[in-house]
Amino acid sequence: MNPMPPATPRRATITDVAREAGTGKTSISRYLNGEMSALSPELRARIEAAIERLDYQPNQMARGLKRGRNRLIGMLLADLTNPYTVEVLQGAEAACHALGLMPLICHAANEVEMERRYLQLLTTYRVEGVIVNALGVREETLRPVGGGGIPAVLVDRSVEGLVADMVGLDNRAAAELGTRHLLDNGFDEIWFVVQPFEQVSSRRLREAAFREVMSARGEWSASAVGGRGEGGWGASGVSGVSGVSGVSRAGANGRVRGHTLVLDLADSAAVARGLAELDRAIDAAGDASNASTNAPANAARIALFAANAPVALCLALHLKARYGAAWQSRVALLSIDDPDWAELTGVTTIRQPTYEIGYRAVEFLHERIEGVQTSARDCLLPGELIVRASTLR
Amino acid sequence: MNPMPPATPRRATITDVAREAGTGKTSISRYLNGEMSALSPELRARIEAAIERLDYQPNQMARGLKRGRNRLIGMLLADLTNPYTVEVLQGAEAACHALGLMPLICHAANEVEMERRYLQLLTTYRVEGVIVNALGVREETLRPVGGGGIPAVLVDRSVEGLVADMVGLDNRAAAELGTRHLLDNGFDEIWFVVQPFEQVSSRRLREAAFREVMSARGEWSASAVGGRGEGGWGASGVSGVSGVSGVSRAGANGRVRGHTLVLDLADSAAVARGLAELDRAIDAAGDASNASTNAPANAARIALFAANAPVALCLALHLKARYGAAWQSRVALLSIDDPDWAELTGVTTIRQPTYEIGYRAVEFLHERIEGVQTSARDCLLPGELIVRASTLR
DNA sequence: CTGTTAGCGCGTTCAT
DNA sequence: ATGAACGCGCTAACAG
Repeated sequence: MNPMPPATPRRATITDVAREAGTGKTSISRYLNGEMSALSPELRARIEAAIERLDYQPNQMARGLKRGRNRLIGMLLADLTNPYTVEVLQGAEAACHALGLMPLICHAANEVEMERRYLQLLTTYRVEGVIVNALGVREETLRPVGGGGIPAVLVDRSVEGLVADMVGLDNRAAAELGTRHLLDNGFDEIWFVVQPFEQVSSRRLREAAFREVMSARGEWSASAVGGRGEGGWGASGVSGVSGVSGVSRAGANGRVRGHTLVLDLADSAAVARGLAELDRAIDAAGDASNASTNAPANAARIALFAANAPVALCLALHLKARYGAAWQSRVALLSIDDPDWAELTGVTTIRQPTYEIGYRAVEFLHERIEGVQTSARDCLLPGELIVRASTLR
Repeated sequence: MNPMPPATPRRATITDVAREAGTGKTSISRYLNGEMSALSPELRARIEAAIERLDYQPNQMARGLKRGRNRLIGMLLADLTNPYTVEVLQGAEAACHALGLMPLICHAANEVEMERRYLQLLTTYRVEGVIVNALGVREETLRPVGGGGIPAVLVDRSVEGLVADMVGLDNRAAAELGTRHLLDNGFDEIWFVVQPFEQVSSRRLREAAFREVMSARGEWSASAVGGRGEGGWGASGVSGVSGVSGVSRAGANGRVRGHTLVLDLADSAAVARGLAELDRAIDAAGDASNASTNAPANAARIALFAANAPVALCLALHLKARYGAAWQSRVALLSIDDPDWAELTGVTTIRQPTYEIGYRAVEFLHERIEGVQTSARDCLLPGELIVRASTLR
């Protein structure tokens, strides 16, 4: 109808409302901030009407500029593709909702450069705090955050040299839980498969716990391949083969063997090498099994322990491609994280309390924003073992 | 060390930089906006040094307040749990990156109230535009958006009474593609399973296309159950059973039958009823098969066509629970959307060009923000059929 | 080339 | 109970 409707009808400002209500800006401001006690009922009514008529909505930006707080918090997420992340997000959103915060979600998509860029951007928008589920970030990248800078709380992983609250899974307990489950169910060869963990504390802790349990019950060794040379064992001084003190109530010869295999999902060639090594182990176990004439009781029983869902998916896809739909009869799979498809395929998992992790993270952050000064806290939540067919035989 | 470090060390402002560099604010502003040609090399150097020394970062809020544009766009997402959404998001983020936009991601978590709240919030933060992957929103909820309000582009679904650009799958073509695939592979009983579609245009289109193809080739009927009475066929005047003109090159008796089953995933009781109906059909088909002494050539062949991934997952989980790991030998499954687990379980899918959808949506929005005035555009992208074992027998 | 001035939309004294 | 004036951090005219 209108020959030339304005591109953007310019939203009403507080001044417009004041004029419309025949009063000053101050009164409008008071009304907006709920200082009703300082307004005559008559004026209040006029203001209400004016706001309604103009469809006025206060400008958060201007408001934040003045007050110094804009109720914005940043959420830096390493990988939204990981169901874990989305679940944590749900908890965090609920908490934000309850606390009157507005989350600015940033998805680094597993790229360190993105991470850096977003962090910088968040800082630029003057978020009041930030929740970080980081990649292998270190010092420089998040200098503006934590300690002296803007309040931060870490999710799932801690970052070297950064003091800040952290909330996540009790990785040690979870990895022990999984390892013991496999051991107790008679698997005598267990492969712990994990992405390069040098940089990521949660992976490191999971691997260490696995290694320790295996070392105590039998023997453990690192896999031959290891990504681009930055696989795992750094300056931690881990010897190739650990003590052989194992007592286990299962296995062809009463001894259990543990291996750690590093799989760099970002490097397909490395993945192929790692999977090939795995295949050899599985084939060997299968041969041993066949040799004893279908006597599973005495066969080598091999299990895979995936450090998280992306790794588990990678493994499952490969195994299915190689051994067909019945791959689970050849090898058991246990994963930390509990994605959709675990129930569908009967894979045993350790479910993280993701929702609570997100919720608590925001609560912590909120406290920091409000000025709580206690030293850095860690909140470790327990995982829940969900036993499915894969590890029961 | 410091007895009382300031809670927030107050970031440097443009004024601080000016003082530090011994010059006026304007020159700093010019420097920030790249108007280098108007600065003496000497001054520029001083500014650079001052900025570095103070670790200065311009305040986007203040900047936006002045300019009237803050480079923020809103992304209203119905369900981040759906892999589709995350994939679209990736494309959108890439486009934002390229266009210098900052996406404010809002997750409605399938709650209409959340959706309303976030839309209001976005408006309050003066986002320059918004990308909407809405629930069953109508008129009032997003009045501020589109048409006269702030620029908007719809993703996946159009909204009643809202004129705006839209980008999404070519639903009609995709549903036809899937239906024909099933028909061509000899399935003579096909169930199209979909969430309540009255409100959601994409679901409506998919169902309609399915129904039309089935009607043309055989017969079609609605399922008996239908959620809370708001299932599907509203005022569209669809008769229970359509024409029986079918010619098909398959089936026990050369005739194909199509059914539409509405599954309201939010209502577990309704889901149970719907699945029960499905079970009866599958059992019936199975009996017919057994009667003819393991002669699959002459058996009733039944297939499920899921309208999207959440529905497919629901179906797969149920079937696995009811028929065990070998459920796929009893019934075929085809789904629009291509989640992780499809490859893992061998389910046939129609993959949407999700990344491109997200990318294009942001491009459209950017054009609108820059003032493009053409009438509402629709961008329909084709789906890709990925044939897997499930529908090949 | 450079600095001065005047707001952007709002909250906050401080008067009245 | 109410309003005028100032400033938040920054940009956009205007002068010099």
